[in-house]
Amino acid sequence: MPPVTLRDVARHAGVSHQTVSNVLNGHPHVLATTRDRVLAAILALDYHPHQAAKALREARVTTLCCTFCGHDPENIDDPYRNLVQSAFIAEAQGHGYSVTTAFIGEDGDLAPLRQRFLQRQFGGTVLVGTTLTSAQLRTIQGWSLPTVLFDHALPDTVSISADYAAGMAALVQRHVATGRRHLALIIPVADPGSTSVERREAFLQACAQHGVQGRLVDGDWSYASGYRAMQALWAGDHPPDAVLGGNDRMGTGALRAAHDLGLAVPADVGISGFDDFQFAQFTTPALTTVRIPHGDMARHAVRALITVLGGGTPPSRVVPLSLTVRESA
Amino acid sequence: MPPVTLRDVARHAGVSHQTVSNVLNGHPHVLATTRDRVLAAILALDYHPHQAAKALREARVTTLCCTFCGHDPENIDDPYRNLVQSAFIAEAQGHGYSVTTAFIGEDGDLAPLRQRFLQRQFGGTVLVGTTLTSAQLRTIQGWSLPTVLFDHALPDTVSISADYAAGMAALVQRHVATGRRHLALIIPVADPGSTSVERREAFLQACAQHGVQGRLVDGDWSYASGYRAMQALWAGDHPPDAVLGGNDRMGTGALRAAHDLGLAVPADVGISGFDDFQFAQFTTPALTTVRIPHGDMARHAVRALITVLGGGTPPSRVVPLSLTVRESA
DNA sequence: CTGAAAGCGCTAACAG
DNA sequence: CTGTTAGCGCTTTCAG
Repeated sequence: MPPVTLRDVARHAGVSHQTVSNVLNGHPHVLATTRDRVLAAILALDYHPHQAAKALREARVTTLCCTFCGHDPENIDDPYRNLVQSAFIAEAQGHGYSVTTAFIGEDGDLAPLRQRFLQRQFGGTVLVGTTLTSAQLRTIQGWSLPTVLFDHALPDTVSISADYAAGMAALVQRHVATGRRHLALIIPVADPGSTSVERREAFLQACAQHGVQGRLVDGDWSYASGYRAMQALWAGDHPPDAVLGGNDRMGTGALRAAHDLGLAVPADVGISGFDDFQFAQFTTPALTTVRIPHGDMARHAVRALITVLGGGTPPSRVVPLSLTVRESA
Repeated sequence: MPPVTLRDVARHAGVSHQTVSNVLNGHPHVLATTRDRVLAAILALDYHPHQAAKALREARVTTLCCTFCGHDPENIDDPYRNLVQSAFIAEAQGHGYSVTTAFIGEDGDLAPLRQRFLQRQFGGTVLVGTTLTSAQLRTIQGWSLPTVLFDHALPDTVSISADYAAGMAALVQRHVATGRRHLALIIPVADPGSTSVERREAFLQACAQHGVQGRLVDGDWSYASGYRAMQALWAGDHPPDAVLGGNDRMGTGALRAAHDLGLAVPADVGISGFDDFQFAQFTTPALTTVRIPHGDMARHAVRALITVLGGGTPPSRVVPLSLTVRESA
């Protein structure tokens, strides 16, 4: 049997197909009795409006794109995307939008995203991730694609970010308070992505303020890079007495390297992460870290994007971060 | 400026709009010179076909749904979804399909999924997850929604699964070979989801074959449940000498509990996982586990779904699993 | 307050 | 090989 259309409903209810449309879209001037008859027919026939037809006629698209930027999609081996995306989808559905997901790589091929937008596969996007270059961003803005930035905070954009500087300051404070005097931060050192920059600068500044040594070691957010960074540090002449992973994965890699180096944590060296994913509670020792409320941020981002689509300009937002002290530092 | 349509291209190229359509859809009978002119116009005007219009006319939808079943979406704190979904999206895009993501909870509210399907928001779905009930599945099949099962293997369905029985047998074999005689498997004990059943039964059978004791302890796939299960085991009278986590998270939770219990791993007790996510390499000690090729499975599932959409009946598939021996067992 | 007409952008069917 | 005609399912005019 062919799918039921609006005209079928109209016929069943004994009204014109227009009236059905009016009922569906909550137009004011419909007799209550007529409306009830139409509603009954809709239920009876199990009618569902055809999205594509509606979108075509209304020249508007009710799909939002959640775009993850800059990383090898298969290599984000932590729950970051899970958390961001599930909150994103739940929030979007609550507002009547559906969600599609896209990836843009570090190589920066934006063509597929552009094409999908121009084909009207989605109406706007949240750009998620720490490694979107400003050149890429400018390109995207040139398409007049409604955009909200997630985990970036750049001028002249709508963005949802976290107070990485404050989080990092709290962490440095904690290490200093537990007697550390020589800290090392594992972080992508050449990465211009704004959260890296923010963490690096806040780290160096906090170290300076406390009058302790602070140095940067390269990492690429992976467990393995945290492990390697730790080894490199101890292969050098003046190993630090505290190592800060730029995220929980690198912190965990460093933890494991400390074990292999015969170092006791936190006795010999303090180690911390950044994210507070569940696994940070189950490492040995459990990871001291900074909690990032990814889900809340994602929900904010969706609401902001919907506002942008409606022609508004929502305020950018910076959520506060809190330190979670466990065993490792 | 209004978006450029097919008629604009036609005008620019000096042909009828139909000819443009023919060129776009690769219809055979178009003069090469005409085609080139049309192609040039498309490029010049930066034309992109309107998806919704195309879908409406062709009565076919080029969106696939990736449905995750049965878990609290925000609580899958491992990279399972990352891995499945990124491979899924990459494969789908390679075939010209876009992807939308849905969740269905354990409470079993299928209405939103059904509504989205009836509104033609997607053409078919892969059902991902271990806790879809067969009642839910039958309901979904009743909608004549083209469906492929992922991580299930039920009769009369197209499914992509893994050889969990063989993987579990290899793991038990390994524990027995390292001298263990009393094994415990942490797994949702009452879960009727087929991969749980498969793992449980294969475990019990392998233990029987080797003539060793095998028992089941309840867990819910989370780190915390692995931790609790381990504690419960050692609170009892006859603790085992090997503990098998039903997944890597529960294995990791058990590892941490062993540490807190003052147990040396693997000297006092062997511990293993199941998945082989990256973090299994960085626990202390590193987790012996069974590698599941989630990405490959996801790619198979997409191809199978596209075949189903085309009216075919692809064969179900069971991928082989391999043991990864590390330090913990 | 309800019905008839028009058309969103596209493609299938036919005629030229 | 190319152009014309029709209509997918819906909503926005505008008369009745």
